[in-house]
Amino acid sequence: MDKYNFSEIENKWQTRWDRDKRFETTTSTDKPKYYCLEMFPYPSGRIHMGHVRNYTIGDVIARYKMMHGVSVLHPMGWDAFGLPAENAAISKNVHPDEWTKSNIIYMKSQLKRMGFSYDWDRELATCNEDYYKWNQWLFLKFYEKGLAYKQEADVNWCDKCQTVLANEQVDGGCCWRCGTPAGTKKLSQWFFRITAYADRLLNDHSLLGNWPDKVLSMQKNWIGRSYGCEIDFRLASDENKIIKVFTTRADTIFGATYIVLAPQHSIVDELIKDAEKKEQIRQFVEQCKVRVALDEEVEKKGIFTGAFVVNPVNGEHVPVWIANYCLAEYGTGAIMAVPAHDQRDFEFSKKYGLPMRVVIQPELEQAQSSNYQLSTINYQLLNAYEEQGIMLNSGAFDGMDNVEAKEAITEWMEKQGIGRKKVNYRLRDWLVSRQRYWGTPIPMIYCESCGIVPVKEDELPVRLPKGLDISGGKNLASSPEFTNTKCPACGGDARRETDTMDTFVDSSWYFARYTSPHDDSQPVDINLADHFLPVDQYIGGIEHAILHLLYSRFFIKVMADIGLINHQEPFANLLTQGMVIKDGAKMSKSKGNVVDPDDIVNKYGADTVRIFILFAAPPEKDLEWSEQGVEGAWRFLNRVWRIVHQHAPRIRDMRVGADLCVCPDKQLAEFLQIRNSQFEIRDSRCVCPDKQLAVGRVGADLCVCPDKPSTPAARALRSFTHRTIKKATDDIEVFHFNTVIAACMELVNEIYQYNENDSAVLHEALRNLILLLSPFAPHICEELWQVLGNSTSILDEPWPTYLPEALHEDSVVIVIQINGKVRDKISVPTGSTEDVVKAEALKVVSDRLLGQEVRKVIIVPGKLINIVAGI
RNA sequence: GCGAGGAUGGCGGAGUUGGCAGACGCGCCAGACUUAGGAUCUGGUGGGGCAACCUGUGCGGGUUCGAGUCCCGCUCCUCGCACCA
Repeated sequence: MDKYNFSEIENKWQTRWDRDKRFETTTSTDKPKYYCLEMFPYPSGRIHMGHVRNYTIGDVIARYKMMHGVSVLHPMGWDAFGLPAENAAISKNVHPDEWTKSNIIYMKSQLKRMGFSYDWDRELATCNEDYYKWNQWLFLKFYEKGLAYKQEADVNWCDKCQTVLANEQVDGGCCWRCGTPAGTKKLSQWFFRITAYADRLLNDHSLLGNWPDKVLSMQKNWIGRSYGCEIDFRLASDENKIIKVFTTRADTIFGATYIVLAPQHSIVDELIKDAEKKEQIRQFVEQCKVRVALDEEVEKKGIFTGAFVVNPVNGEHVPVWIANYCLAEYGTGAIMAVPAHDQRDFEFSKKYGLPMRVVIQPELEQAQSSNYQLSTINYQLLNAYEEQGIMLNSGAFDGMDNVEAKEAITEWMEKQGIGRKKVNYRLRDWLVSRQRYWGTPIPMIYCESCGIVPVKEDELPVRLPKGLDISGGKNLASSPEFTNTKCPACGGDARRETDTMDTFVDSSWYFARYTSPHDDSQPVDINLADHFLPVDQYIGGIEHAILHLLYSRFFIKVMADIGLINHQEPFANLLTQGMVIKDGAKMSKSKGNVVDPDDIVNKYGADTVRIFILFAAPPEKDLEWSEQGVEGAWRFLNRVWRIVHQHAPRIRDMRVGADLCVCPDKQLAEFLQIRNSQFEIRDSRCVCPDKQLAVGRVGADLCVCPDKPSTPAARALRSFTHRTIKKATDDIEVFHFNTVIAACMELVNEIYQYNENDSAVLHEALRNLILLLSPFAPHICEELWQVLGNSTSILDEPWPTYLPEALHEDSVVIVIQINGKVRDKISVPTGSTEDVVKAEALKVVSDRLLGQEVRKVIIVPGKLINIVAGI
């Protein structure tokens, strides 16, 4: 027997798959389709274990589906724009384009070495102009629809990356890419109006039943829809001046004892222009604008403006404060403070000695258990009372339940014209401008006389100039050749927008482009997109729970609205795989715990790596890297290799399928010495009515069928084989790959234990083992498939099915419990009646029951009997 | 604080509608084969006890003939959001 030479085998089959275009997508519409997609990588230089894990999971799913005869779309490409290319360009003195392309070449070779089943004809790279041209085209459509707009705003700024960041890209106050604390800058920038889709993004969660709850809840949280009320507070000094506040607690308005403005609120300047402590206030406002990127809770600070507003429900004059705990970017940037019923206001009031008024009190029975203490004359609050209760100090609403009062007060205010229902979102518009070179140029032109003018569609793409010097963070703005242009409207001198697009724009629709990657007349061919979308299974890291996955959902909805696509959601099912951990921490260069996939593939081969990664943990959990675990996977494949070779000589000539069991010139009489009466002789062929069952040996004197195992041991192995098929199929369907591999390991162990020679049963066991294992370790399985005497590719074989009748076992072990504790076991013939089981069980444990009364007997058929006994 | 998920041997992890806890693998122990074994094959391996047996799935209660699984109350861990009014 040859040694398991993984490198020879893997090379051989990768070449053959390539040569035979095994993974080319068929677009025939008569077959069901399956779109399996893994998040495409940034071409950083080399793939890492996280990629290997991500893509191995996807490959198993794709290959599994291929074995069901489904038309599988399984593409791969490159998220190729981005800052690292610029940094490399500066430090290594290569152009970002060159650097990126050479990285792609190497990483592609790494992916090929892993044996992944990609349709490389559909490969795309977002930095190619035949891709980013359509980014620009889509940008123009967004602009036409009013979904792309330019606005001056306080935007997040990363000093290190020298560019702005979207809200989603600020992680704990820091830049998502480099971790530098983000500041803010007032800049005029391009935004996508994702807020216009907030409701749809939220409501369509109902279409995402197979997304992890965690991701849905993160998105829900991020969108942050809340139903409330906008209320007008007029200045006491000038009733034409209104400060609007947003509240979800309209029921507490009679308890509003002051209002708070965010330091950035636009009315501040006007409000304090005559204030005594104007300078002091100005200083305070400036202080607040300094962002603190810290985890700690920020101390609440505020200052009185000297102004008063009128509480519209009771006419009270209440003071206007400016405080750091009121956010400018949420709601109206102003709140009404109800210290008795809001913990934040409570803390602030206590600090500054502001009055409180209780307007909701717990019902009596609740009062004792709450932290609300009420005496007859004075009340004392230890904390704000935020629970439900009964209204008081609220005029006509006294005595009402506060939940009803919320509704009633809102309606009343609407009638009075002093307030109205309002829905607010935490979600902000998506800032898409980037002050970087290596990205898609935004196709806009600024003209002195015409203003902002979009580039004409037929002028696309606006090409990135290649030979630009980008040292020192220089970008397109430093290139007069790029910047200077003519106005498409008036033909006069004009200049181009020099910002490029956020790279998340690129990745927001690439999955749609894969369905028609070479179409040069449109971003997507609607027929092909309709056929293949949505992605049936998307696989990637949870770090994109909000960013990429929210943006993509937004994009597909816009594309649907434009009429490019007929789908509302891009990804029907989502699997978020866990991280690859080593020594308790995520693999990273800075921690020095990185394992290079190349090293492991060189040492053990791709199949071993795949098996280890899939076996060590279920896909969604973190995976602890273990060299010993890799050894275990290696040993397992060697075990498979040996057992197949050991039995191959005897079963190699066997074939499944009746017409292969041909009777040559041999006498029929001899052929009829068949163990199995199911075989018939037809046209000198030995035919089994059930093709699945027939296993024949060409020209041999014996034609056998595993359906009639010769001995109990053979029968047991056959049953085990079919139970393994069942278990493996059930588990792979729900992506429990680790237990599928465990089941295959058990089958291997079982075959090793089997020491008789029923060739048909062995053939069936080995054949199915190889089929079941093939999506996981495809190269060795192809090879062993040949060793078993097949000349076809295993990819042409259907996924095996089990025969229910083959699951049958002659006897079954029944556990005997007494009072719920296992005391003995008996083996009874399968299908024994409860009476028989009960009698047998009572006999076996009779000693233990001496002097006890049997009170009850519970029987779980085929499993267990529990005897409840006592004195 | 809010939201989501989790806690099972020395380790990674299995455990269907409640029904033998610890599948499978790693590690460890022993045996066989061998000049040799860090190869391979076989057996053993939660803890305690010579044993019968006792005990055991983060903690405390409960439901049940029976709970890792269901219910109530906690603790701790991970992740996300975090003054969102």
